[in-house]
Amino acid sequence: MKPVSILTLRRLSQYLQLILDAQKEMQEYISATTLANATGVHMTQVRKDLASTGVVGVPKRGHKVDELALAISEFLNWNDSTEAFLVGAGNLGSALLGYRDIFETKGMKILAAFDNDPDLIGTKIHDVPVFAMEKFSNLAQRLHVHIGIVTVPPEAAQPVVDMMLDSGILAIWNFAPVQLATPEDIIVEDVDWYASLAVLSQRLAVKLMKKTE
Amino acid sequence: MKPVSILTLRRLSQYLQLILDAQKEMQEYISATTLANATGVHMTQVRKDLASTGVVGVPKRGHKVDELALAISEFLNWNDSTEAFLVGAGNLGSALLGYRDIFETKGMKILAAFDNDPDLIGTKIHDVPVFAMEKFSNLAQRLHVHIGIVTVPPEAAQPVVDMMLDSGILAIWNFAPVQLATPEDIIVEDVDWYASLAVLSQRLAVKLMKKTE
DNA sequence: ATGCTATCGATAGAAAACTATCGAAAGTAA
DNA sequence: TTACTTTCGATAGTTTTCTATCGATAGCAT
Repeated sequence: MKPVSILTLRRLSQYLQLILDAQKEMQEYISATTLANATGVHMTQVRKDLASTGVVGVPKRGHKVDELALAISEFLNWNDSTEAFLVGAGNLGSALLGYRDIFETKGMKILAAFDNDPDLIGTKIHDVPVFAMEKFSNLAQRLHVHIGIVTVPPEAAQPVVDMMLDSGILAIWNFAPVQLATPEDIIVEDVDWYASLAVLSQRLAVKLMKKTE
Repeated sequence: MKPVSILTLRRLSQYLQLILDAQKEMQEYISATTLANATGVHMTQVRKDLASTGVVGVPKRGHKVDELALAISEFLNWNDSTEAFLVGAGNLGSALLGYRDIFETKGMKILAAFDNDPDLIGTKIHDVPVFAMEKFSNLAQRLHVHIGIVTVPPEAAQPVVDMMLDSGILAIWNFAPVQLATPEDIIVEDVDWYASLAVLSQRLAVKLMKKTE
């Protein structure tokens, strides 16, 4: 199994979303062409992406919806459950905890949240208990938690991450807008709103410029 | 000025973050090498990215921090203010509104939020007034708002976007996990958490697999 | 001065990502 | 049956993105 590019992984997630929709509508087959039209990705690209999961389709029909959904889920490891802890139970952290059920269908189970606000500690947010930061290390090691979700303010992020790594965390899902310093073998996935905004603003600026020309 | 890739735009935003940090620490110069080491991007790549903004550096020193910050900001159009409306004032919407000050430094001014929850209408969230959905169209047209931020549940997203486009919105910042159908000339920037999670899970799975081998 | 180092910017080369084309298979229609 | 269409999967080719190399320049140390 050869390693697959980040872009392919992102697209697979996109396809899966559409495939699950098709599944809800009781469709039996779905073709690469359909996925291509819906996403704007070239159809040969869709075929290559799907091929990397090992699925095979049938000519003239496409892929069996159920099989395809399963194959992509398996490939993304969304059928095994991986435990996660979230640090930073503010606005953004709470918003994320609101998605806990969906995350669970995607293989990530958020077991607990951590914060240092005394008003939050001991409460539950969207059914997830909030603990004091000091409890993180002990609990993470005992429960073999592998994923740390970072939703703290930027200045707090690096210390939190250092603490996470000391506690055996292997992968970081980082929502704080900072460049984290981590060892090479640690997986860091950034959700960078500013980068996203950068693309939006620049594209919009170019578009408006063309208009006035 | 030739068009620049999405990846370059995202990286520029990343560099800018580091450059602003350097600015706070009163550094006068910053080199492509420094940015490369901090971000993990190859240094020649950093040079190319910076070159697309038109900046020139000086050998042995690098780039003037102030000039570079300005050049990137200009390039991303973060010095002109663009007005935005946000639809969906739930958890995620509120979290986003909490960032309004920072977004404003990045050229996006969130003027108002919209929702159809009667309990929210008329209130302010992080100083941003919340209006009824029906008011969107009229206000957007009167105030020449160009950006629509979508933080509604997935099933509500498409109708909201259709309404936005009817109201003259040109660019959509979409936080809902659905594939939006829009005309070609509309700019859509998706913040796709599931895609991000897909990358994280798959990478982690591969890593753990290698370990047990 | 002279040599050394860090950096820049340009060019060329390598790698990755994407697109086009083609034969084969499965269904559909005449 | 035979022709036609849709789709698949594979291969080849193109484009884009990334990386390596090189000469030139500014500062620093001797």
